[in-house]
Amino acid sequence: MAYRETPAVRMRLDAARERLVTEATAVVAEVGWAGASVGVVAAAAGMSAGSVYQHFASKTALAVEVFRRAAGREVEVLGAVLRDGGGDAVARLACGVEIFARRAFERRGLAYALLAAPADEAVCAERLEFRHRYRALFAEVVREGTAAGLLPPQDPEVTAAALTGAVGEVLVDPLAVPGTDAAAEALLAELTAMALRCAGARTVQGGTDDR
Amino acid sequence: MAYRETPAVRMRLDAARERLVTEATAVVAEVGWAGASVGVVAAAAGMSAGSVYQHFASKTALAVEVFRRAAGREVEVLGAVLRDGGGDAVARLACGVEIFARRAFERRGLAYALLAAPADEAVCAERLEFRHRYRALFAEVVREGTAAGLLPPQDPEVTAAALTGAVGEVLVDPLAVPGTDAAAEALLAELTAMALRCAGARTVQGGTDDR
DNA sequence: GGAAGAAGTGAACCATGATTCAGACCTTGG
DNA sequence: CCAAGGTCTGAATCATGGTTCACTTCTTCC
Repeated sequence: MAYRETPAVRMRLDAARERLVTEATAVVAEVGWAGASVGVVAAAAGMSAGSVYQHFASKTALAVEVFRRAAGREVEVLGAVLRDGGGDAVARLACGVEIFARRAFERRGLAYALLAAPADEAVCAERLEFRHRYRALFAEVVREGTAAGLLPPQDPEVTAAALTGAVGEVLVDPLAVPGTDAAAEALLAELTAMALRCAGARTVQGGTDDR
Repeated sequence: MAYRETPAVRMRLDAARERLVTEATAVVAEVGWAGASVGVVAAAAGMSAGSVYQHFASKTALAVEVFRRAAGREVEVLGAVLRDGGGDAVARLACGVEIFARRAFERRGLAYALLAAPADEAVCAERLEFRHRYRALFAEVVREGTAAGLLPPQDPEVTAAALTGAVGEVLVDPLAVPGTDAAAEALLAELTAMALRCAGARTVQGGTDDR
């Protein structure tokens, strides 16, 4: 007996694992899941392919971790806005959708990877799982909105699923093809308006809007 | 010179190719894209793996054909209803969504494969392409609806994308987990109602619905 | 019936990329 | 400094599954 893991070592290991996840996320955002081979990811993190297995049991496990971290942040943010965003349920819904979309635009590559890029079985399963979480969050505001009489009677789960799918689908194309900032802003406005209609909110957004 | 392709032979070849596509479709509906290896598909069609290459240049080409055929049928049907379904734009939209969903329920496995099952790059690309077609169809009715004053001003492309995503997302879960017929009917009602709201149609479907 | 020329077979071949592992190199406590 | 026990490396190994191909089995036409 002469060696025992010391805090310094633990820290280095943890840092390496962390760097691995971070870099893997960047690689995925850049080239998608298909292009993120163990070799490429390891190189990006400055380690050998073999070392990846020091931190994760398999490539799949790493991919799942990458997905969970990134998607988890979004669920977190969306949940915060939807639950404690201020204003009534309808206002929070609009705000949530807008912020979600804005964040996606700020990290196009990653957003695309999370939402739509071809991925293997395990990542697809995670996607499904996280879509359920988004759905649960949306369902909650919709439920609240109907309870408050702001929204018409409806099955909150269906509307929530629809919102999840709608927002994703509307974003996929613009995320893939850059486009101008102005176009992005216009899209955001249309997107939130659509989301409110989808939940049945009384038309407020028309306002001074002309055309 | 002693052999020339005869009509009978051509027919047999065409039939074999056809059977291959049909059986491959069935296999995909059953076990998904991942499970549909060349060997399995060939066996299902009653031929050897090698013979598959008599009809398709690659497994990918076969997969793409399978997808196009199946998805093409749906585009066809949806387009027919949306364009020439009878009634005003709103009525046709409702009808289109309902029929689309109904058809999906009638072929759960296939619908799931087309909409959401993990697939390789090429099939994902087809999926994208076909989603654009659905979108174009929806955009057309929405455009017509707004022109007729039945729907509020909106970007038809955004609404169309949203409808495409929303319908798909709402269906994915129920398609994966069986459920009762009654539940399916209820879902259909909610789904079409949601679609109309999404496009901003004045609430008609509620009947006794107030506000 | 037989030559010419497909079509059909399925085992061998290959490409890809994840995973392993024997050895090199560090860290630690004594 | 040493022994013990990690960590790290990267080339070799494996697994998977698409693709090829030498060979067999039809078909056609003279």
